Amino acid sequence: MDLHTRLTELYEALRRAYGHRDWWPGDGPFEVMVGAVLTQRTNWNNVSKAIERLKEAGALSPRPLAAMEPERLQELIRPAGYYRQKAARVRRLARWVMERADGEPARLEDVPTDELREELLALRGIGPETADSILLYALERATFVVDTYTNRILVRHGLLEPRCGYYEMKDLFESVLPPDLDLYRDYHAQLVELGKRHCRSRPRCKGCPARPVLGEPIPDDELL
DNA sequence: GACCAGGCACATC
DNA sequence: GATGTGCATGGT
Repeated sequence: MDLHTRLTELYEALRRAYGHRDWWPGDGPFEVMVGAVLTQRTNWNNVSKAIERLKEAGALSPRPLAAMEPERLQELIRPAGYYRQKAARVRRLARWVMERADGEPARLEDVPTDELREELLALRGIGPETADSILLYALERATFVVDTYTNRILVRHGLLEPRCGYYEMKDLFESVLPPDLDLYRDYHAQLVELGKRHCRSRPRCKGCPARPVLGEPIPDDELL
């Protein structure tokens, strides 16, 4: 069976199992951008607490965030963990939005996706997955997001070698699927859902891709 | 109390 | 270029 068919069938099976995922909670593009940083290696439950604190402080917009004292910002986002690093990352992101779009993400509309991606990656603390998440879920660009769950699932299905990099995975999806915003958003969300369920039931499959793990393909019945 | 969560940068070999 | 490590909170 060719790759296109396998990836399409995987998506259809996931979609049947879980339904359409209206996945990224967020009130506007900037909130989604901040969430993308805060959720790095972090459970969304903790992220939502940090976002709530930012909102209560009236700080969840580019201008106040860009100007805020580091210690103050650290305290607000503390529940999301890695709070010293993330405070600096969020502030750099806010400053970028201020400088690049006068604090209004909608003004980035005419900038080519590749250009935005490079600018995001140039910010310290924004790596490939965070940049793609911002592009896909905040800025509505059809660029595929992959993560550790994607790696585990593809490897376990025998679609990729264990030691593949981020772009190898990303290119796999983008070379096979049409660049459709809703499809990319939902497919990534489905993979995360499967990954959560699967890996929680099997604690051994930890640590990909830095510490890749081989395993049995995920049986179809686990999709249902 | 151990293990994990929707990464990333940096050091070292 | 690959591999290891620090970053930190809160849920299971």
